[in-house]
Amino acid sequence: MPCYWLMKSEPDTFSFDALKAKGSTLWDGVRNYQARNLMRDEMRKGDRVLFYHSSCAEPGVQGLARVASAQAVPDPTQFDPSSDYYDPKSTEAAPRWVCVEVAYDRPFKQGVTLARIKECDALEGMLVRKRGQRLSIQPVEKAHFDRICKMGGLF
DNA sequence: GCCAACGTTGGC
DNA sequence: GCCAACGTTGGC
Repeated sequence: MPCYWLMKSEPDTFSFDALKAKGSTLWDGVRNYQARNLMRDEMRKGDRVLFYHSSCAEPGVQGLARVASAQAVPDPTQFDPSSDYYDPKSTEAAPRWVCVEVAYDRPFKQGVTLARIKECDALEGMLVRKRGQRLSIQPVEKAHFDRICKMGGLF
């Protein structure tokens, strides 16, 4: 039974096209405990992901991805002093931050903008609609996932 | 660039 | 353990 997620990325940093080009990527750099716990405790290989562009001219879901790792692994950037995500309080023996692998799945025929998400009554309750909701990895209900896919021209 | 909302830090 | 101060996110 797959679970459904929305994962935010700033397109200037890592866009959906970048994921397409790369095929898959370690979702590193997450430094929020709630998001970390979701990756560590809840995300499973095969889970479906809405890939969302944030902090850009037109925020919205670009397409689909999947969780590709069986379990979360230590985030290598936490050990790298030259990384923006370096965490001096983390050790290899007791890593504080973990991440999952995320693989490209398929693009939407058309992106589903946040504006449309907010307009759609069937999507009421989606976390991403909530003002001030900063969680970068959000659980999504199956019905909401399916609806977003349909709005994006899939299935 | 503004600023609301939220998470984290640290003094007490 | 409280909470004020601070930093960050992210829509607009």
